[in-house]
Amino acid sequence: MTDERTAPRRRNPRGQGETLKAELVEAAARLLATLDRPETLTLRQVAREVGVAPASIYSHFPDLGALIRHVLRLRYEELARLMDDAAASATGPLADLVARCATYAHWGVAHPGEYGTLIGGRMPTELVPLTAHGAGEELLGSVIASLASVRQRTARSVGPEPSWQAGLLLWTALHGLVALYNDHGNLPWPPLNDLITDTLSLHTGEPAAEIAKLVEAVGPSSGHRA
Amino acid sequence: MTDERTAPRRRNPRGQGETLKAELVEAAARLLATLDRPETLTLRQVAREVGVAPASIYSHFPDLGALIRHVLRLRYEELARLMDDAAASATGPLADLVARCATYAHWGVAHPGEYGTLIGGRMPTELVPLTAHGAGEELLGSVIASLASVRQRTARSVGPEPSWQAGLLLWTALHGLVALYNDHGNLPWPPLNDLITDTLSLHTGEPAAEIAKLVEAVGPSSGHRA
DNA sequence: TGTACATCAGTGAACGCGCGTTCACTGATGTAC
DNA sequence: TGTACATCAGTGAACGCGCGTTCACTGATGTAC
Repeated sequence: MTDERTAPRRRNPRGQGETLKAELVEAAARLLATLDRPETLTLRQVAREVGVAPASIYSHFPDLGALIRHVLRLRYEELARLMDDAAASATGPLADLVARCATYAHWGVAHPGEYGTLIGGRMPTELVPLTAHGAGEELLGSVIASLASVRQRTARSVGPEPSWQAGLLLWTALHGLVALYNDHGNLPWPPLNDLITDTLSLHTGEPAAEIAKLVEAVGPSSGHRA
Repeated sequence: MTDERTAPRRRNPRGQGETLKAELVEAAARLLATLDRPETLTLRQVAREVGVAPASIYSHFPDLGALIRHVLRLRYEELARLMDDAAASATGPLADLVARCATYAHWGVAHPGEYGTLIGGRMPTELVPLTAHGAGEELLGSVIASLASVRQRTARSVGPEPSWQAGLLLWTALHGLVALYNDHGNLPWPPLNDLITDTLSLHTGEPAAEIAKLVEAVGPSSGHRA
């Protein structure tokens, strides 16, 4: 993939020092999304991918950790925006919750490397401290609020836990789903949407049939894996 | 910890070549349990921990992967046995299920490094293929059976999913709980037993109060983290 | 009882590799006079 | 229009490190005669 036999790269003209910076971000993002083990990404790999000397990176980032944090921040914001966008067209509290959760799970399964890095705590802490990006807590906030809204509306008592705990449990359920789905591909997984539907039905007390329709509306194409 | 200033180690006497092998397993197990990132364990670290030349390991294992697989197999069997033992003294299907699940979650939280390695897919696949140990599937089998037994007994319809899917969902919920609990220690976590209780209540349809008693009987001491 | 020999358990030095980081440098492009 | 100079964007070689793996070896212990 990186076996470019091209002539040694031409330097950017004077005013355009930012060009390489953008290329570095792009290359690091591509590698983080592509590598089997994104946590092993090295500075020299990024330099090779761009076709530049390893030392060149230091002109734009203090070290590899800064570059990775930059990329992860972008991915995190992308996920948050996708969830908000999906929820924006929801017609009620339940649709809002389903939109957020289904988007979360689909993104996690579509981006296993980034998901494990962002949420799964796979990056070495010295490179990417937990507080570098939201690491899920802000997403969790929106899910908690949305779930509380559903439970309040229906007055259906699924359980007596406070909103915080109920939201946390829903998040952990979704995370476990995505994490095992990504890491244990050898299991005979049912369609992802079925699992999302059942999980949301359990945690809201709403009938699965109703939720299934909303889930399909969010990500209709997701069936069996491979 | 490994700063032993002792004299260079004495070789084992003739018949006892297995002594070093045991020490290697012990040291690797200790390091896997102790390291912040067990997946970065190296052959030379193990050799240093034992106080032996790196090359000595090759007399007992073909490579580091074989040693690690050996240790992980032991940990996996230990967990399976703990779950079976806990279930052995259960007085009914629900107690059986609670015993298995609570033991699983407590073990995962007590052994974050090994849990992430065994179940969380943290080890490089070329060192530890998913099929090397059960990787959770056998544990999953016992949970599926136990859950099916509970749901059949009470004839309470929690949902229409088949046993396989219901068991899988319970497992993913427990895994998400353990994984996030371990990786996101900065969150204000409720007591672990409360989360286990609520999860089991959701997935069985049994009242939380009844389950809470059973959970406390399995692991009474587990309160807030730290 | 003595001695030559085999085996066992592990050593120590060396190899080539990829890594992060440093440092003096280069060479094209713009700017001042 | 010409030329000296500054700056920008990145280079290339080198460093020391820890790693997995190899290979000939060592030195104590047992065994055969």
